[in-house]
Amino acid sequence: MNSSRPVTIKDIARRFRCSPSTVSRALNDHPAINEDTRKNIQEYAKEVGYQRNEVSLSLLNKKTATLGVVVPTIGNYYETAVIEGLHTVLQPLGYTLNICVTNENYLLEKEYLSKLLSNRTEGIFLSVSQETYDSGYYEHLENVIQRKTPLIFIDREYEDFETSRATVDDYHGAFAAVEHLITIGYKNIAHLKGPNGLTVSEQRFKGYRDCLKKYGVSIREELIINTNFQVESAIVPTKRLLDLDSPPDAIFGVNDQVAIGAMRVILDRGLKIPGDIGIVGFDNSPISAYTYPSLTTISRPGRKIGMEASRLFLNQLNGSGDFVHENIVLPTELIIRESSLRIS
Amino acid sequence: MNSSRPVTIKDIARRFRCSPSTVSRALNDHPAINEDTRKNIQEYAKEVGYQRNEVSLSLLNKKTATLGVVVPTIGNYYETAVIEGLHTVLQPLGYTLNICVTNENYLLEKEYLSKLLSNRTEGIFLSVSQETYDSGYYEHLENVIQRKTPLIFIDREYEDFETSRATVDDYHGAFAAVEHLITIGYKNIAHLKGPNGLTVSEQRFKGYRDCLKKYGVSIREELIINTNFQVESAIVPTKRLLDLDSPPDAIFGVNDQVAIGAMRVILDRGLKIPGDIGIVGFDNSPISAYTYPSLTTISRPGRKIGMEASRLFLNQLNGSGDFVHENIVLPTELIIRESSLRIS
DNA sequence: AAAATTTTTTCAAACGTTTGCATTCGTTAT
DNA sequence: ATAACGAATGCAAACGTTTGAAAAAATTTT
Repeated sequence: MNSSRPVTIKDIARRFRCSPSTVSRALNDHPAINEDTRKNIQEYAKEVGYQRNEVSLSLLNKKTATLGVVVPTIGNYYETAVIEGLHTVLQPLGYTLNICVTNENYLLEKEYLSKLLSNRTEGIFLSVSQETYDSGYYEHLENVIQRKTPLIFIDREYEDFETSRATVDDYHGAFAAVEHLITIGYKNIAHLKGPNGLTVSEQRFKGYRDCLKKYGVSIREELIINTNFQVESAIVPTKRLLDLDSPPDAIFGVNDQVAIGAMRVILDRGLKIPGDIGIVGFDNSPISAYTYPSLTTISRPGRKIGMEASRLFLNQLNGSGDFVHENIVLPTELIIRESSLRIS
Repeated sequence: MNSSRPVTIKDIARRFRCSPSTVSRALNDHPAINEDTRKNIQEYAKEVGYQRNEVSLSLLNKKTATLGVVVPTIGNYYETAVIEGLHTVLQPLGYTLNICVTNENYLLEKEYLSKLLSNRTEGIFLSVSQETYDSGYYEHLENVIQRKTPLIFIDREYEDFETSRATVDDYHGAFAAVEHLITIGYKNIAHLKGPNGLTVSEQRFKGYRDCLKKYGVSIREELIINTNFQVESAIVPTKRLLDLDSPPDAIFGVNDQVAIGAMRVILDRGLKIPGDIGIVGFDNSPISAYTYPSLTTISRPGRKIGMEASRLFLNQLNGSGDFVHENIVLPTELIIRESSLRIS
């Protein structure tokens, strides 16, 4: 029933009592084909809904025009912005993006990479999963390198690979966030940190730490608590912060979600934002401008990252032997809104 | 440089002075292969990083184990939840999901569908784009049907196709939202509607309208204003609502984003939520529980939709001639939170 | 009408893999 | 020594398409 085989060039050839070559050339407007023949064949092809089998072409040309995008999640604004950026550049060039979501899972990531290679994907954009990062296994990446499939790291990266990378300057973004809080006059700045080990988390943490150092503020370990980027994961940590003998007067959240979660807990305690506690997030997600109070945050150019990553890929693809890998780091921007605007 | 051809079975065969058949069988643990031969070949294959060319296999078997997921956007919580649901069921079965984002664009949708067919995708999950819906063109879908590629509609649908569908019961969800507001005691309920023409928008609007009717509340056209689902798109409409001579005392937003935008505008005017104005959203996105005030909303089971859609696909795939298309409609649930909890 | 030329079509190989059937090789039984 | 057998391997075709070179057909020139 559902096994109505798609029409092939051979079918059409049989119908016109000619060779497949003729049909192929007719369909591709080859000049050496008789005008009538061409027209007849094209009409018939359209009529029966002929559609070129790209699989066979891929085999023949060793080109699949497919790129892999392997990301831990697509739930957040940032990732979808990156994908949009990739799409903007690569879709017009005829590439299909194969989006693979690893759910931070090492085995799934490994499987996806293997599959992408088997499917002769022409390039891979990778933001490694949390588990991969934790475990430190990276044989599955060796495989990609060995096959010389262009591999572009996005945000999360291994230090020890010779590849191109496109990352946001998380360090200076975080630094600017904390510096802003200090400038306003906040003294005890807590950090709701991302999961340990991830570049993103650690860079932002470093920015936080170094900024405090620069301003001669001693670091209080109890003001640094982990979250997992999700809004829920900020609830308990924030409560713990507020319950301290000497609670913080400002919180720097590793992203907007976490910052929003923290705000909610703070407001529930009857505290004022930014009066009692100042808040800064990270991402400049669309919602951050419309929370109550609106959220001061660090803008993270996801779309641009996607476009830069595309550029890196294209460079590598067209690159000669003396091609060198690039490491793009895009700047962030401090977006000041209500959640930190205490009159100092 | 980057043209180091992947190792093929033929290469291995040359190396061992045997035929490709032998190598193929050795790699696939065929019983008729000598134990030593098998071991040697397998070891060598691993050493040189041999990876089976799935493209050639696809051609041979006419199976690609690839499914297309064509959606207007992946920016919202709901869509990613759907994708997660699809993934949950289909990934373990060996399917690769090819996620295509149309950005509500007809031409892009058409191109993607054509490409998916050309690539011999074995099934397509489709949520049609706004433009497609508006224009009413659907030849690109005829093509899919003609080729008997299983096509499952998600949420947005054409009425006139013989296909399976998985949708959320938007109508009754909206109805319940408005009924809740009425029960609480709100009298003038506005609706920030989605874009005209989309099933999702229209169903929710109908639910809103019919609920008002049922309770004998006359519909005031000026209380119904369009948005585009984005948070920003709620700002101006909400201001317009508040500026009315007889402003509403409750707003039903077509989704959480819009509701959140509305809340922001209302709070900026110094009005109280839910005291002066009650708000209900739609989606139960993670953030909705943590806004201030937290948002009463309608939960929309995205993950479940994805899983149901997968089931529909599998049914159709394994179905016999007497297979009939299913039309799954999943129920919603009213999640009552602060934004509507006025003491009546 | 034959030769030269141009136009149009066909042939065959290639891409990488699998698989039914045939073949080869060594071993055992007669 | 030869037949019979089993184990291991090779052959060839197939999937659908493109493409250089060869062939055939149609047209023009002599």
